[in-house]
Amino acid sequence: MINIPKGTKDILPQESYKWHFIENIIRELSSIHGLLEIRTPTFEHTELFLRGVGDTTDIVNKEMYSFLDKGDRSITLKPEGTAGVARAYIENGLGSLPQPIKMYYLTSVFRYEKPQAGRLREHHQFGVELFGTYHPLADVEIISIASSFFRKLGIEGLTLKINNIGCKKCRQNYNDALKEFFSKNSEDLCPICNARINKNPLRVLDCKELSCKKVILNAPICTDFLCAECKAHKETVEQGLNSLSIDYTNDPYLVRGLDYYTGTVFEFVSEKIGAQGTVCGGGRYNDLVEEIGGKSTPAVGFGLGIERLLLLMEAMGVLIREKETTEVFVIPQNDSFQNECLKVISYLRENGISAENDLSGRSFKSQLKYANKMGFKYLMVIGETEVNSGIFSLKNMANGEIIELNKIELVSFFRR
RNA sequence: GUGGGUAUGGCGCAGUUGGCAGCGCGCAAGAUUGUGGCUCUUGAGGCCGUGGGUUCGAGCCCCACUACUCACCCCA
Repeated sequence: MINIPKGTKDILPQESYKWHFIENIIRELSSIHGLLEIRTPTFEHTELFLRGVGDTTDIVNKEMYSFLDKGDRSITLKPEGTAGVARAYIENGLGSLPQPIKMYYLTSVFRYEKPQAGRLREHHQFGVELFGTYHPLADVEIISIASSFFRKLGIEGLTLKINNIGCKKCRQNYNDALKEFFSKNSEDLCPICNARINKNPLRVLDCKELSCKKVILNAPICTDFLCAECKAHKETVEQGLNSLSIDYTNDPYLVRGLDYYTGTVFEFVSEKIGAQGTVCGGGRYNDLVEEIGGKSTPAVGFGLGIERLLLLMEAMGVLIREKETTEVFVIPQNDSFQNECLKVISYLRENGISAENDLSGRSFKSQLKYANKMGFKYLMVIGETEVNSGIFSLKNMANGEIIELNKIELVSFFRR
């Protein structure tokens, strides 16, 4: 027996309808918001993620599926969606189209992690990216897309946490202040945080170690270091959210683990799905495009984990549309009507009606039982009466009612 | 990478002081040959995660390994 690789999941025929449900809502939502789909490759040059996501991040440091291909190129399975989209934006000159460009993607992403509830090695992300404007309205648009997606799915009670970690200029000042503060308190910080003080002091704010948390309580707050421009940006975003009645809480300690974020960052969090509570995360990344070799282009976006979304919907008892079932099951009265039965099925299918028959030589009675278990909506028996009269009796499996129809009426019956 | 838990038919589980491997669901067939669901009968399906040890005898006790799972870290 060869098992499924660690941290991956089969999506089985009996549950794929849940995915279709979500995918349909994603496409509907995207079209309402004027988002076009972008599909980028499953793998990219490793360099893209080193420079894009950042070589001090955990994702790049220890979680990438990287390998040398037969041409000795270092290739990496994408660990997130944004870098590939940014690369495609530059490479295809999307910057010369009318700006901003809004797009969405739905893709597998891969991270070599230790699996646990809500965390897999291959998971699926729905993401939205918006390129080409610094305007805070773009941030509002992105957050409101995520928010209305949850509303459309009937998910309530998520906490939206937002923060502004500042642009290059004000982040430098804040970083300096943090370094100074943490250095003074270094004996109370865990070893990992001590290592982070100089490389990426922002990350210390995210530590869950009790002793660190105590120190963090008194740490300088990034809001106090924002330049006038960032402050104004933050206010406009908040006003936009207010006018859309999107609830949020300011979390000055919200720091995201990908280096490309600048300015606005946000997360939608739930307490209902275990320790991995972040369902959706995103923010601005005004320096990413330039970082990977394009000309300076502002951008904002989010990523949303489909598996966590499903966990959440399950935990909240959110209803998902029933799976599609076949309309008609056709049974020959006996073996001599086998071919007549095939003709009827073919006729139904030609007319767009889903129809099935027994393919394993079951007895008449067993076929009935089978039809019941499979949940087919209607049942039809083909025998002497039908062949001679051209009238078919259709049995409604839910209530036992029998309706008699000719061939033409049969088709219009299902088109009602 | 660091901890805790678990491992017995397709799924969910029981298995007594160590003594013939079971139950429920599901699956398959049948109960006077043109109508399912309820009920009844029958059947298929397991090297008890792997390797060692103790014992006359191990699903059970001991050791190691592996896988799964939850949590830390980090993220969606």
